[in-house]
Amino acid sequence: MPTLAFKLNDHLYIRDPQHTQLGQKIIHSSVLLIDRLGFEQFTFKKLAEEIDSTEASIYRYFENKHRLLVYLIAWYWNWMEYRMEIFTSAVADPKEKLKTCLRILAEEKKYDPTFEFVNEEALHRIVIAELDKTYLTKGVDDHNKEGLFGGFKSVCAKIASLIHVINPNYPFAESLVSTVLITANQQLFFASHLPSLTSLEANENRYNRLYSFLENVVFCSINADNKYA
Amino acid sequence: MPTLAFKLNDHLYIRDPQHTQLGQKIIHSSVLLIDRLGFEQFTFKKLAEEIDSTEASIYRYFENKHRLLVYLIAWYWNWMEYRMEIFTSAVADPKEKLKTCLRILAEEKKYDPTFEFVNEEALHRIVIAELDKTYLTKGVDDHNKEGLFGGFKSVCAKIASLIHVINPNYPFAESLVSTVLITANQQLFFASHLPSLTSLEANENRYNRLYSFLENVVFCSINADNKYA
DNA sequence: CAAATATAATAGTATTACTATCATTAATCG
DNA sequence: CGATTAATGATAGTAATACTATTATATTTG
Repeated sequence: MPTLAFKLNDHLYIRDPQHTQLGQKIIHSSVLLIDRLGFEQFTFKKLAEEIDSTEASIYRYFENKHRLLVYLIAWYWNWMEYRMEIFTSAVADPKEKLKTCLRILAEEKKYDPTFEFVNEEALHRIVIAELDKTYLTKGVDDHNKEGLFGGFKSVCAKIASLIHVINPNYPFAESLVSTVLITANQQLFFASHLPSLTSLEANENRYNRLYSFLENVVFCSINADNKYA
Repeated sequence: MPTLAFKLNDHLYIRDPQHTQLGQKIIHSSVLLIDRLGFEQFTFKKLAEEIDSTEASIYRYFENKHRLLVYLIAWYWNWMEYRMEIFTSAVADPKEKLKTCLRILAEEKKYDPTFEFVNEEALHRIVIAELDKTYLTKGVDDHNKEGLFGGFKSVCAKIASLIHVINPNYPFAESLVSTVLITANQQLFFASHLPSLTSLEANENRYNRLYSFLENVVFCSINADNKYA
């Protein structure tokens, strides 16, 4: 099976890293390095050393390290959407589709051999720890206009549209979905680092518990049979 | 009426800024400056210029700019808790108490003259834009041990305990509360910058809509009468 | 008033986030 | 196949940042 590549927004990179060897090394190693050091401590210099290249060469692929982060996280949401599509395509009932999406969102992330040079496990930890940093900047509005957040917005819109089908009268579909997409990762972070902020435990069962929590929140909220809907 | 001061965790600062003139200037102006520049562009040098002091002097109050941010945000959550206590103390019904807390969380923040040197409006924008940066660091575990996140955790625990009273069988109280505390600010950010991610609009009514959304999510979820609770 | 303490003034350092230049290697194409 | 073009490497340099250190000068306190 050939390695698939996502078509990501042009503005995320200067040269498409998926199509060259150096580009793939940049993606592959930056995921591991950001995971290891955290985004703050991560620098292009350290990355260059890691892949036996130079800062200048990396700058030919990405304008700066923030764009690289945005790129990786956009990749992640594309991957999520791709998985959601695969696993919901055979499902007819929108409620079941929605559950499948939540299941994919909440499940433990494992290496997906479809995408050779990306370690999805490490990438998921990056999303957990750094997602908010992609849009919490003074440049959001410009970045948004460039379409840098397309991946996340697309997942959000797809799931929200399922909710609109299930209950056309529920007035907070977009808010509910963005809340759930973000809290899914946040709760896992809390389970590892700030346990008093979560009802999940830091054990193997946390992915199932997380799913239950998300299902509960979503289906209770959109359920037309209660006075709040 | 005398100016009140919160007793914040010792580790947040080197010298308590609430008790000296320079300290108060640091708090006052850092709120305005971080709001204006964003935390990334904010530096102690710029702050020093603003208040006609020096970098070195500011470093005698705060170990670094990250601690200053954590301090300001801890102050915010202390203030939230203080307001929640004031407005719930006369209320007996835990459901009503919970609603009051959500109302305070969601309401538009205005300058509170009880605290002379803090502009709560600007501080709220800082919380909206920078809250996550306080704990999304490689140092979380150490910072947590030092108690730097006490303010937020305390608000979370208080509200969660209300939920435990209302429905002792609801198994996700802490997760639900941390989700709601964080999403309240996030949804306001989305309304201003990423409108497709929210069901709120960027108009004056957004605080009421936000409240409705939060009330809906919380009360639907903890409602014992549905199959998910 | 003396002693202690807080602040200001100034200087200095390692690191970061780039930009620029030019040589070298690899890919492509007539 | 050789020539052109493009990609990469090597090296250098810069302004800004996030501090630390030192000394002088105010200010407060006992």
